[in-house]
Amino acid sequence: MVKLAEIAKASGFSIPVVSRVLSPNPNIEAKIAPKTRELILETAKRMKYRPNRNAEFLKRGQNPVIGVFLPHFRNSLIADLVMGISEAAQKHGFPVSFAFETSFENYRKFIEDTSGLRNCGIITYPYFQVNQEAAKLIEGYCQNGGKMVMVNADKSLYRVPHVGMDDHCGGRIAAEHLLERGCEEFIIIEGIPERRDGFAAKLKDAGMDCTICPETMDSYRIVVDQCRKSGRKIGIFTSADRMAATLHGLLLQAGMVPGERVKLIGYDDLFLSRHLAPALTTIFQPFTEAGRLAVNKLVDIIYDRPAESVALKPELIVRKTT
Amino acid sequence: MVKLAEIAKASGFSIPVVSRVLSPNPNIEAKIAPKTRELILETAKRMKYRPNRNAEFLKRGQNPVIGVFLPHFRNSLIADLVMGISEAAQKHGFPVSFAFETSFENYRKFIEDTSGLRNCGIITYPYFQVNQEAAKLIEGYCQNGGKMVMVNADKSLYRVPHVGMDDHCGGRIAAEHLLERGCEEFIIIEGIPERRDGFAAKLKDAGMDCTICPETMDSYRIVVDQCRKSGRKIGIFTSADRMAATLHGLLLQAGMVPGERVKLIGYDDLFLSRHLAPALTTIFQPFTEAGRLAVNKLVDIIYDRPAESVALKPELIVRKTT
DNA sequence: ATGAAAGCGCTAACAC
DNA sequence: GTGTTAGCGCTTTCAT
Repeated sequence: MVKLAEIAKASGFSIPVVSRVLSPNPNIEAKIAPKTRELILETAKRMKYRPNRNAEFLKRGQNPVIGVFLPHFRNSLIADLVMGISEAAQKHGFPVSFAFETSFENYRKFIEDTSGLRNCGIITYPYFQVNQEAAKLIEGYCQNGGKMVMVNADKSLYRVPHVGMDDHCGGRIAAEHLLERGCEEFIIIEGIPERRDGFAAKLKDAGMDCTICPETMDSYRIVVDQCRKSGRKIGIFTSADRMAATLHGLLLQAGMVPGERVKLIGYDDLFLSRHLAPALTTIFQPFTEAGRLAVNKLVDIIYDRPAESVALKPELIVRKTT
Repeated sequence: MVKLAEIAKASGFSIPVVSRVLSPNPNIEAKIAPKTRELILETAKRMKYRPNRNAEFLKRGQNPVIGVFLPHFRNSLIADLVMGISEAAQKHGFPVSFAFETSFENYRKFIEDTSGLRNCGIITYPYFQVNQEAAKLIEGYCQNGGKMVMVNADKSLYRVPHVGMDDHCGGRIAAEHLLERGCEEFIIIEGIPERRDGFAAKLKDAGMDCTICPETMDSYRIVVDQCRKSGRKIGIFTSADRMAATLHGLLLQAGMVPGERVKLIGYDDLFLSRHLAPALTTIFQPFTEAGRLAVNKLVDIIYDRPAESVALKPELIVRKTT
């Protein structure tokens, strides 16, 4: 590991000058001669300098660790997020500390721990309903100098850079695809309001109506019955692969193969979805990319650079059930 | 964050003495008065001291980071592992750096990077076939003072503490369950030799035979045909839920509901398996626990304490397909 | 058995 | 614009 002292020696300047050039902290960039800066930057690159976050943050009285709070699900979405976050964090030279929890109580604990540990920043994906109390906790953390970016959460109650998914778009994509497949009747098993609304809106644009069912065991039976009775092409959209998988089996048991007259489309592209027979058409959410972006934004914030919110577009994966 | 200086003050001793007591490094434990040690230990506990790994390892010229190499799969197994590792690492005060890769080439790169970064230890789950060359790489890393524990890998070629799964036992559990259910004919779609062997061995003990099929699309058709033709109770064991899910759908399409005459049991308990209809009976592997154990062992090794290998027992999850 | 002092790599305050 | 100096929390000689 090459260190500042070696670059200082190689470039002929003192350690602090090198530090000022190479330190990502922008508020002290002003007072360096352009040529000096250029030379140092170049030698650093040539010698493959990587900052020692350890020493950097020891000095700052902080931990060079990105804390991450994710819902405790053992599915592909979480795996994707973990991969994206890990990849980007590694690239920036930050290690990570993951907590997997789902309740607000544990969220509060996470925030407290992270404050005590003086982690340099956090990425959180609160799965619970973010209410006034939660919003206050978040605001408090940030007002005390805490750095934070949110993933996939309701963002109306607080002001924190956010990386989310465009659920409304996902719903529209699903409707569009089912329309293309020539469906004449539509059903949605709901779960996430925005997806439902996107789905319904797109159908409405096409002059179509749709049956909305809540996520209950009853709904599955009702949907299967409706499919059996109707002779028309039916398009079913479930707002999670979990539900699609269940319906997939139920339809087969009722003698209907998804993809023939009855079309079925899920959401999430879970690991097993492609292995169903027939394989499930679904909407993929780019959570790996979301994880990368979240880290990039957090690092920006840590070094006092501005960061903006984004919403990522989901993507249709066409397989056999449509 | 309470630091050594505060404990020193509170206990009336100097910082180095406190350090010697509290530092987990065992080779300097000798020269402290028992009463002193006790007093310091107690005050540390009372004041909730947590070591600053940052400062500790800055001094040691290392990074207080556990590197983790995991196969790049977005399934529940990986999620479980990540959760277990994260939980235990957090408990020990170590942050983590995950890499998700599958090839030996990337494994080599990971080992090189981790050496350059001076991470204090690594946990690796090599998914590729570990050959002589890979074994040499591993031995080399360890001989240079690298600390490492292996997860779920072939462990014949090198000497590194290992946390694995008892696949043979998993196969036996599956056979046992199918026998209990009264199956008279048995099929296995193989994938992992130990699981196959455990399955076959248990059946043999019971005086039963079994058809062994490789994992190909052809196998699925052959199995379905055999099920259709036979009038007897059939037990099918696939060595991964992935295959079970496919067969599940194929059986349904052929008019056979898994769980009735034809019994089906998978392996891994993936997230979606419980959501199939009928829900899949499967073998759960305790990867969260494996992750925790791997970290505990690694921390032992980092502080020069001995660590032993273990193999964890998988567990039957009975649902509807048997 | 205990303490004083130095130093890990870096940043920040202050001089020049 | 650049260099000197001190110090983050801890471990490790080296004295005593």
